[in-house]
Amino acid sequence: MDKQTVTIYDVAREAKVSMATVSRVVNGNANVKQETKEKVEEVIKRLGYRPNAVARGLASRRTTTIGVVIPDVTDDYFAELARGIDDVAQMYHYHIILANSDEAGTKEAQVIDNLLSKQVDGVIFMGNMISDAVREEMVRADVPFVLAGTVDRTGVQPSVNIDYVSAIDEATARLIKAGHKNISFISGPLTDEINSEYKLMGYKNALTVAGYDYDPALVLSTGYDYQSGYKLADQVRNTSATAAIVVSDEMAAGVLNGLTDAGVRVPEEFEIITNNDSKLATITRPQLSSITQPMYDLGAVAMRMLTKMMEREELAVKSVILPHGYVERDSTKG
Amino acid sequence: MDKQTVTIYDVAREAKVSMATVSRVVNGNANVKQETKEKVEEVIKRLGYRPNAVARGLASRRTTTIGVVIPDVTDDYFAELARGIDDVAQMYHYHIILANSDEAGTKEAQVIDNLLSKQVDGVIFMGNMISDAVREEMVRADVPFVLAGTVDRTGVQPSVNIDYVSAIDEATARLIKAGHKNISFISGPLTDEINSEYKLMGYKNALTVAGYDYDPALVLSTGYDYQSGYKLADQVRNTSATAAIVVSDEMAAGVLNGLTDAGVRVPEEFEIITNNDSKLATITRPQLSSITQPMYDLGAVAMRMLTKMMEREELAVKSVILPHGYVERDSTKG
DNA sequence: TTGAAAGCGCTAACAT
DNA sequence: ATGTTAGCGCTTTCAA
Repeated sequence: MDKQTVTIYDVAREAKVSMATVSRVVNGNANVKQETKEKVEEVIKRLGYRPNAVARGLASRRTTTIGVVIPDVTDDYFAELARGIDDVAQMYHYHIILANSDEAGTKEAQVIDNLLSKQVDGVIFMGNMISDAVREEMVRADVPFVLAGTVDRTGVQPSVNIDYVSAIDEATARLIKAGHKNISFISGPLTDEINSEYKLMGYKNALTVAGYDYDPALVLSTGYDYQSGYKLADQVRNTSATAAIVVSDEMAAGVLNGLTDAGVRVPEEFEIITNNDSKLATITRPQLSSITQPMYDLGAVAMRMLTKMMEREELAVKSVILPHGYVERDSTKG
Repeated sequence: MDKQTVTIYDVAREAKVSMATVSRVVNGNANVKQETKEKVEEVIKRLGYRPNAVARGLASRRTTTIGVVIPDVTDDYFAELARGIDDVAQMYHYHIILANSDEAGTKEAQVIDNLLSKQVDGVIFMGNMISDAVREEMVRADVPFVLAGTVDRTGVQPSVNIDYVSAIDEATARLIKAGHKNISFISGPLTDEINSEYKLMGYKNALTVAGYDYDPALVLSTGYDYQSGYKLADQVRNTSATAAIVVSDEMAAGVLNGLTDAGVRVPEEFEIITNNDSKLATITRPQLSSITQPMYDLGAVAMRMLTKMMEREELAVKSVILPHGYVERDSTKG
C-alpha cells in the first residue's frame, strides 16, 4: 500500500491529459478549460493524489516554507510570538519549520544552516542576542531574514520590536516617583545585548534623569527561568533595594515568591515591575504590575514583513517599533 | 545573488572529480581515498557549498525530517513534550517540523496532509483526542506515526503515555481518604477522549471503590486555560464539593486563584490536586499538589520509538506506559 | 487551452 | 576508488 505511489503522471494518464495540465489545475492556473479542470479534479480526488512538495520545491525553487528560530519552545514570551507568526503564515499559505536553538550561539548557526539547506523561502529569527556566526549567516543568505523581538544593534536586519529602552526607563521612573531611592535591575545574562544595550540603558536613563547615582551592586543578573529568580531573592534582600525592575515574567515570579517566602511583603516592603505581561503575571499572588508588550503582534508583523520581502515588495519601514504600555497590578502600591 | 548558486557540480568541477565522489564525501561514504576526500572538503569549504536538502530528499526519498503535530505551542504540557522530542531527534540527526494544529479536528488533518506532502519520514502526533479524519490519515500514510501524550482507544497506533486512569484514580482516592465526600472532577471538554474515557474513569473508579455515588453535578468541564479555570471557580463554589481533581495546571491555577479571590481558603476549606506538575504548579500560592508525569520522557521515548520504526526495527512494545507519581504541596492538607 | 521536453540538484545503481 | 547515468516528481518555457 504505497501512498505517494500516486504521481502527477498517474493523474494525467487517468484523466487523459498531459501532466502539464494537471500541474496547472493543481496550481490554480487560469488557462484550463472548466471541463478539463473538473475532470482532473475528479481524478485527483479519486486517486487520492497529493502533490509532492519536495519535487515541487526542487522544480520551482520555492518551498512556501519559512524557518522560525526560537530559543526555547517552553519560553512563554517567544512561544507567544510564535503564535502570531504561525497565524499570519497560515493566512499567506506558508508552512513553518519551528527550530529550537537552545539559545546556544553555535547551535543557532547550525540550525539556520539546516533551514537554508531545506530551501526555506525566508527566516524569522528570535533570540536574546545575535552572535557573529548568526549575523554572518544572515548576510550571506540569499533569502530574507526578519528579527522578531530581537534587537540588532547594527540596524541592518529588518526587525520588529518595542522600544525596550523607553519601556524600562518609564517603569523605572515610575518606581522613582513612588519614592524609591534604591531600585534593583534584574535581568538575564548581560552578555545578551537586549539586556546590556537596551534594557539596562533604560534603567540608567531613568536614574540619570532623577539625578541618582548608578550603583552596579543593584544590577543583578542570572538565568531567565523561575528557579533562577527564586534563588536570586536572597541576593536581592542583601542589597539596599526596596524595589526592582525584572526583565522576564518567569524570573519576576521567582523573585516575588522567593521574597514572599523569606517574609518580605510585596508590595508593602518591596515593589516589583516585570516586563512582558505574559499569562504568568496574573497567576502569581500578588499579581505582577507589568510593562505590556504586544507579543502576538510582534510575531504577526514580523511574519507579514517577511511575506512582503519574499514577494519582493518594498518595505516601508525596516525597523518596526510597536507600542508598549504598562498595567498596574498588585506588586506595586500604585 | 542566486539562491543555491553552488551545486554539487561546481564542487566536482573545481575538485576535478565526479559529482558522485562529492556526494560520497558529503554523505560520509567510506569508499573515498583520504586524499580525494580532503581535496573535496577543501573545495566545499572554499565555495561555501551547502547540500540542497530538497534535491536530496527527492532523489533519496528520505528527508531526515519528521513532523510534530502540537495542539498549541503555548501549552506548557505539550511544549515540554516537544523538548523531549526535539532533543532525541537532534541526537539521531532528524530535523523537526513543528506544526500547530490549534486542536481543531479539521485543521489537524490538513496539517498532517501538509506534513506528508513534504515527505517527512515520520510523524509524532500530540492532541487531546484523535478525530476520525486524523485516524484515517494515520492508517493511510506510508510513514510511521507515534502518539505522544495522546491516547488511542483502538490501541492500533504506537504510543507513549502514562496510565491516566490510575493516576487520577489514586489522586481521587487520596482525597477520599482525607475525608472528602464530595469531590469535583474538573476537566477540559468531555468530547476529548482523554478526559471522558480515561481521566473521568479513574475518578469514577475511585468513587466506586469507596462506595460513593457518582454525582454528575460534580463533574465540571471547560477550556484548558487559566481564564476558564478562574471563571469556573464560581460554579465550583455552587456545588457541594470540598475538594477537586483538575486535569491541567493552567486550569488548576485558575480554579485556585478564583477560589482564593472569592475568599475560599485553600487547602483549609478546599483541597486541590492538579495533574501535570508543570512549572506553574510551584509558582501559584499555595503551591499545587500534583500528579507527576515524566513529560520530557514522554516526548523523548516517543521520538525514540519513531526512529526505530523509521529504520524498520521491530518495536518491543507498541504502547509504552511510563510511570507517574504524586507530589504533595500546599493545596492539600497532606 | 493544451502538450512536449528540459531541467531543478541530488542519490543510487551499475560500470570501470 | 571513482565515474556514468538514470531517474526522483514536479514546474516551466516554448510550441502548437
